[in-house]
Amino acid sequence: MKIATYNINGMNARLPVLLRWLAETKPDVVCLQELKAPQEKFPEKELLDAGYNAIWHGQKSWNGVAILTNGKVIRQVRNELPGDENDDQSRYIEAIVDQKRIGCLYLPNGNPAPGPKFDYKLRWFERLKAHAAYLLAEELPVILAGDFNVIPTEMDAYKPERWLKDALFLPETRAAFQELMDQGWTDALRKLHPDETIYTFWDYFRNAYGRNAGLRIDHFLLSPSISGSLIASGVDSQVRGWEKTSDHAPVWIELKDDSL
DNA sequence: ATGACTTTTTGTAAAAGA
Repeated sequence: MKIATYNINGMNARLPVLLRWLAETKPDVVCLQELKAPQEKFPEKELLDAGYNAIWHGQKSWNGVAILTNGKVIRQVRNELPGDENDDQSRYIEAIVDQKRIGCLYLPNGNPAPGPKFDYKLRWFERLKAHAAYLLAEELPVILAGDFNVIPTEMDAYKPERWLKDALFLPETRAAFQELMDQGWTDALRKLHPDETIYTFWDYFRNAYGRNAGLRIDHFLLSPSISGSLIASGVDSQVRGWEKTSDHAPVWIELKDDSL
């Protein structure tokens, strides 16, 4: 079973790229972030024609998340992160697919830091940690996938010294991510590629992709009950080189099919 | 170090992204 996460940076602007990537790589489940489209502007029909069911939580202009499946039944569990009823940003959606619970998240960027946006990021992180702890106690195996807007270590930025004061790499951000990981989650990309340079985002500026000046900020977290099923993981970085593409590339994992 | 792109909008300049 192949599961992917992709910050699409504009669902409708990116639809041709998305459909080409789906046709070429045929993931079973896809978590999308940054739809940048309201609920009613989601291209449901085009995806159905491509063989994908979808649930989504849109928002005008910004944010927006979705989960797609290649014909599999999706049971939506929630479409927002618990813990703040005044938070109206569409950054979380969760579903059960194939006896697995899948949380698709778009953690706030947090820049400029310090400031209210960074405060919101840290508050959102606290809510995520609380919900992640709750999920670990649930019956089904859990996968948390998405754009975490966290550079976990110096390995994950092409020039980490330039990111020291950035909300993606500040000590508070890295500490929050580490506290989440310490609940028992497995970083699926790092687990199988401990020493590799892995990037999932390249700025549109200054030919960042051509120079491989990237960041690793999109992540897959696996609960203990499913981490043993991980057999492969990677980044479809070639998609970042396509025309009219997102500044992120799709990230994927392959799980051993335990339903045999 | 910055913001050289790119997207969105009761749009045409400003905000956001990372």
